Amino acid sequence: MSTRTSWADLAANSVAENAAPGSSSASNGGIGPTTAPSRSTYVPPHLRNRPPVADTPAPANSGPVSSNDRSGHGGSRWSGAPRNDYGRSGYSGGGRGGGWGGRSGGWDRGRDREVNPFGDDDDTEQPFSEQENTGINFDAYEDIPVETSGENVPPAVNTFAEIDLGEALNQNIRRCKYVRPTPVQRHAIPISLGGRDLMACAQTGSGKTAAFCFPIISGIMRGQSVQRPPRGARTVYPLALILSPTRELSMQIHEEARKFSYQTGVRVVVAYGGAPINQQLRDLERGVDILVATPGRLVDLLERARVSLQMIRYLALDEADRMLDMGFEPQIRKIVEQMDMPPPGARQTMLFSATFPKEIQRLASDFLANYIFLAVGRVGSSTDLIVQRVEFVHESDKRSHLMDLLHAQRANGSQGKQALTLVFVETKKGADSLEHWLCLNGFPATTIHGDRSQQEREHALRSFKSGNTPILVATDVAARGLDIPHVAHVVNFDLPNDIDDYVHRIGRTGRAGKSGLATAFFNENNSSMARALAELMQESNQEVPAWLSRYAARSSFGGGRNRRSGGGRFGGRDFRREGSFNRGGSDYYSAGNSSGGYGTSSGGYGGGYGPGVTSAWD
DNA sequence: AAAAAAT
Repeated sequence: MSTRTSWADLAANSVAENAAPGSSSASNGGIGPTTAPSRSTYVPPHLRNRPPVADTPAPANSGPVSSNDRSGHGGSRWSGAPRNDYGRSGYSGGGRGGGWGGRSGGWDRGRDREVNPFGDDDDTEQPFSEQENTGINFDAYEDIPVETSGENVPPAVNTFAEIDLGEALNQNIRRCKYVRPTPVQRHAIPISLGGRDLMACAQTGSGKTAAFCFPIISGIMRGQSVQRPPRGARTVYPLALILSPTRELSMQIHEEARKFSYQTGVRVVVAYGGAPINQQLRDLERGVDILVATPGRLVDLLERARVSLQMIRYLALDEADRMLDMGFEPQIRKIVEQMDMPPPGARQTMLFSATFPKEIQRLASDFLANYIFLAVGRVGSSTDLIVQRVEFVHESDKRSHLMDLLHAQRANGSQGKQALTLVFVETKKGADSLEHWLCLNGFPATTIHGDRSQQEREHALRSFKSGNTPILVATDVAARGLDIPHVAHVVNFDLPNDIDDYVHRIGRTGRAGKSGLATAFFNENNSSMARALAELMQESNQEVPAWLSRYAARSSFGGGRNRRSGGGRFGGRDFRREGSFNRGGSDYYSAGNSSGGYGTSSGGYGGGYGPGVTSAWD
């Protein structure tokens, strides 16, 4: 096959790029070269509340935040004033002085002291203004197409500094080395800060987590001190709920949100299945402002009346289309519509995903009030940085073909450090058996899927991330949202049946401005995918093999249950505007803003996200 | 038909 050499080159390049020393990763908490060993002894005075507060005098620099407390010129506005007198009805009976051991979600149990999630203690970061002057002028680069619809869309911003997120949050943004907001952040954050509901589509790896976390954290910091709910029981009352479809993604969002909320007084707790519930209950008892959860465990907590949603002001669904598809919809409806959550309009709801089929948009609109639809990114832009290859491989040849790829990759690997390769298969059994076979053949592999214990899943992911086991065989449990730095190659050993799943899978590489490679094994069993796949590749300027085009022409429909009629990658357009003209792929963004009068495709970004900007990009 | 998500 003549594909071999070009593939190997791509892999090698991808390896080199991803393994480049000094390429940064914030996801492990390390944010710089040689960070000082973590000390956790310093307790900022304003950090945590003391029980039954009411009239505890606040430290001089951290009085309660009131709406006219914003001086508007940097400095001391927002002192990270904690507003913690809510959601903690179990507080006094709970954590203080208990001294339980074990993991504590970032808080030093018993002493109620926040662990620095950055693993440093140095506060010598530069102010935004200095950083901004040293960077590239992103605005000079190409425009990112943006479509918004809805009434009175707030204008986008260009810098974090011009958004009033609060000093404590700003400092965490600097610690994360986020220099400029990504396109989805530039648009989504002002919309959220404006109190509007939002349905947002943005390409994989473009910074969606921060886009919904920042406004939530900021809003909770600034919010009125909430009346403590009726005391009694051990029910807690979070102010924000973030739901995600997998446990690992919830963990990842929690880790990110903890960084963003460090020293803001805002507490983030995660709850998911497969892990002992008692630890999670104790975490909740110690106070929760933002609850990150998977649906099953949350329903359990709600039925036990350990969590009440009656104080929810913010609801965010990550991978929202997945959360509303057949498997999840009943649970989500129960949580959102049949418990004690305030109705749309009384809460702020934000839905995020890289894909958003219009049937799902229709379902989702039940949860929203007068919402703004936002689609960010050129058609196919998520995959611009990802080189996509499709190879025709018969079922019986898949293993040996994979072996060939891995051998070539190993031969081209840089300095013994093998690139990370993520291999997607269709079934859990298939994952186990492929992992076994790879190991037998001298390729250190591990696997993650829903039949493994949570411990095994987490171990596999850690082992893969660390490079210890540079091959991870996965089912779709790993398809969405997971931010794994240095994944150079995604192999679709089995293609999914849905083009949206393909989009999410390949989005595990090519993140945060890095390039990546995605190889798919196609055979006659995948003919229903041919058309959608060929269209997607064409839209993202990939070379479409002639044989695939022939397959595509032959099979007139298909492309997955979610296939939308005609074009519309990455969420397509606002379904509220369907029925009008504009069909077909290339006019996807031609309609522009339907109302509001703000030019939408104005802000340039482009040129990548700059060094050090990483982590939790979905 | 498959995967995910509570015990």
